[in-house]
Amino acid sequence: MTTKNKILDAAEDLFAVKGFNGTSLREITSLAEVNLAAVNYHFGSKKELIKAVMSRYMNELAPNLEKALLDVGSDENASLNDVFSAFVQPLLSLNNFRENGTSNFLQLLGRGYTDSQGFLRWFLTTQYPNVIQYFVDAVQRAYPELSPEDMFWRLHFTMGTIVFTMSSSDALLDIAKNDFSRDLEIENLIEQVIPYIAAGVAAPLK
Amino acid sequence: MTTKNKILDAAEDLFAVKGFNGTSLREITSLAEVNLAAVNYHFGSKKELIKAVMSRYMNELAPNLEKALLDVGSDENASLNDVFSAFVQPLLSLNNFRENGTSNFLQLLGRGYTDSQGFLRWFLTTQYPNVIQYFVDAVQRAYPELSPEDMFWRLHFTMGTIVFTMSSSDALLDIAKNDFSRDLEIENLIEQVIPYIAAGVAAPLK
DNA sequence: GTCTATAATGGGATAGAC
DNA sequence: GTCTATCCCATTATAGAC
Repeated sequence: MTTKNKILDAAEDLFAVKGFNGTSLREITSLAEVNLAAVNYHFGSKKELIKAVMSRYMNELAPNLEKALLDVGSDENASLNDVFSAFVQPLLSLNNFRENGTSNFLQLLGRGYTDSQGFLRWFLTTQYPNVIQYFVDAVQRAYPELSPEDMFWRLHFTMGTIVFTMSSSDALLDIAKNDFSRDLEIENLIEQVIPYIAAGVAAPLK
Repeated sequence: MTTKNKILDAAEDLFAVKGFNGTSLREITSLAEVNLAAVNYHFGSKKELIKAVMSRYMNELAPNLEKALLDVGSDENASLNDVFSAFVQPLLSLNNFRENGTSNFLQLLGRGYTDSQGFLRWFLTTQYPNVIQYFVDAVQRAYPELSPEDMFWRLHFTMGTIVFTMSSSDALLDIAKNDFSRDLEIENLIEQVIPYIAAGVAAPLK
């Protein structure tokens, strides 16, 4: 367990809960039990640390996701439900990569869209363009009537649904337990949301 | 134009763009062209200022929204699309209340869910419970097969779609302009999103 | 590579003159 | 009600000893 990895782990957990702006280097180094100066020594700046935390996940996720999306994209009979379901296994496998990996990653993604004026959005779309392209292609094949413009909007709505749901997933799972006596996992949440977004994307055109 | 209102206006514009955490009192008073100490004199603290900014909108919006939701909720033949459409006029009328009112308010709502560890969510749900109740009732009537548990999930997904879309609406409208030569307003965005969320809430049950 | 100490900046809040 | 000046605290980042 190197200092660099201790920092990455601690930063990830704190960023997921409190956001990037809301987490200080002091909190990170304190949780990681390393010296305050270590962040700047190993990463150069807080911004670079944020990128490093996200890259660690994206480098793990991107190959699996690209493969799954290429597969479903080349299947003539794939439905929209199938396309969205292609995300499930790659995302869940992040739990093997790190404890709460799936939940953490999705929460970080949500933070990236609202914190820090979109620099993370820029980073992800420029660094991992294939994931997006393959996804768009697969949706296009499953629902050819959707114009590029309508697809743009609906995919953004979908991104919002996912990201927001996941960034408040802890609270949601708590409520489900209290109000409905349901002991759910992040996995069940993903199963709940897929019919919703598939129906949304497939909504009738005006 | 009182000092208090100058502060509220400036705070609102900055909060919408940069979030609550991302906006300093110095930026607010500088934009408002008032003295730094004025915020604490008039509002007591930054947190109270945030509440005041939100209350100004909620006090304007809540009566209109409650009325629209009660109306659509008492209509035997109202569809889910009708229920969601009930939000449109009350939301758009915020543009008469203040320039960019609709967009600003929705962005602030989005910020409230991700910034500042949910204190704003608590504030809104406890201060304006009727809006939520009437809305749930109207959805229940339009789609009675939906169990309370499924409704809970789907309404939360819907909240996520709206809030996320609106909190990145500036970026989205920019992209629409660049990629599709479309000069859209927040109004068009709302029209785009309603079919999506209505279809999502109405998705087939397992 | 790790530490202490500290620089440099910016934050929210307040005291007290006017 | 408004202003200046300032307090006190937290932040990121770095210099320099070990």
